[in-house]
Amino acid sequence: MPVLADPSIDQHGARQRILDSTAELIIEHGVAGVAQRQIAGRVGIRAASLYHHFASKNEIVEAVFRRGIDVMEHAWDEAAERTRGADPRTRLAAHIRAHLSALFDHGPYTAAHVTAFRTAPATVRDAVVPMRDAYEARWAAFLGELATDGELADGTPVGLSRLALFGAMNTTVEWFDADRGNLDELADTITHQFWNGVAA
Amino acid sequence: MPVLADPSIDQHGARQRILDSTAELIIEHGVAGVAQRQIAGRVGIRAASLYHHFASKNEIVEAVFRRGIDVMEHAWDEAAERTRGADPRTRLAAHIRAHLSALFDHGPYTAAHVTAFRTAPATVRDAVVPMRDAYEARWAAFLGELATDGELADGTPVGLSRLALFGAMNTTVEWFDADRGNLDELADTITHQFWNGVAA
DNA sequence: TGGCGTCCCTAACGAACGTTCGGTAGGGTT
DNA sequence: AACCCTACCGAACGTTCGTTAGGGACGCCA
Repeated sequence: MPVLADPSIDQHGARQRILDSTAELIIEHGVAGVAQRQIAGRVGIRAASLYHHFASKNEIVEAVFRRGIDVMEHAWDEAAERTRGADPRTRLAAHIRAHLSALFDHGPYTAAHVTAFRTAPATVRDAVVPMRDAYEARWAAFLGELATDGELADGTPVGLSRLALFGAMNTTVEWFDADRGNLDELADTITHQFWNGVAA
Repeated sequence: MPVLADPSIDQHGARQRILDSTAELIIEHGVAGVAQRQIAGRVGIRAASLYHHFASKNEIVEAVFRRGIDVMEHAWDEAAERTRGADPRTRLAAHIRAHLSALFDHGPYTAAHVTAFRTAPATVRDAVVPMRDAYEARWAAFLGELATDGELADGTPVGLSRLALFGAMNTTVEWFDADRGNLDELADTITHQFWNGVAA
């Protein structure tokens, strides 16, 4: 059972760098707009060498999308644990902030997922959909719980409200600049708008 | 000055059908994922024949995006005229409904725009950005007016709120089925959520 | 020392891409 | 009758695409 320092790091390093570059390029150009020679160029290898790490382009793309969900779920779990037993509004705020963290703080994977998943090849989508549904189910369960606890206004269409919230959060990747803006402020604004609305 | 029945209709008909097919395909696969042979196939002509109507693929794509904005602006104008002098909440509801109408009732152009514009070639984006900004400016002016009239809660970040609303509206194209769902209900839900929030 | 696995290379494949070319069928004008 | 314009075609161009084949350098283990 050999313990190697550099090789094993590089091994994962190459895979990682391939996925990183692919995710960044997907955000910019969409899945179909990314060529493997582009990916390889960013990583610093030749296109053919990608096949040492992945069996096909679709496999790379699928790995990016899966990672995007992984990141979201980890962010969710961390927020859930941190706010266990807290009041509903605090828990909601934590989960919104966690989702935005997944989009901006933990690599380009989640952002690539939410912007490009819909236009990916059907085979890729079908393979990832179950994972994706599992994450959405967490939100659905959480908001459903709030509803049955009487925390939401009567007659609130929980499913539609969740999707509207998702829309508000996910499209931030199109305009929010994490380097210049304040992510906490953004999360507070979205949370407040979802919870209280904008009316005087 | 000859007045021809079929030829002139067909002339515009071909252009129209090219744009229609392109917009539909862009929604599904993104700009880079659409081949001209695919477009031509839907229209019922050969790829080379597209060049009789447009000078390049990018020109077709640009025309689709411009049309998407046209549709939004017409919907805006119609809503503005219809609710002139009405109370703020009624006007807001009308404009939200109008934007959703642009997405679902008036062809695939606006939906293609909001889903694929970001990943389009830079040359196409740059040519369309001014038009796009003009539409957003209408919303910004409207919401700014509401704010100065004291209709919005103090301290409401109007710019961020507008973008969050855009996100909620535009991502409906990813999950809302206009054939099965009720667009009026959807508009009411989004309006209510934006205005009042979901809290009890 | 010799063999093996990892990691990447050059070279090339067929397919698909956007685009160009020359041509043709048919209606309209002169 | 001669001509032109519109709308489209088949064939081909050069380029880029995803992918495959085969090989070389390097470190590890027997």
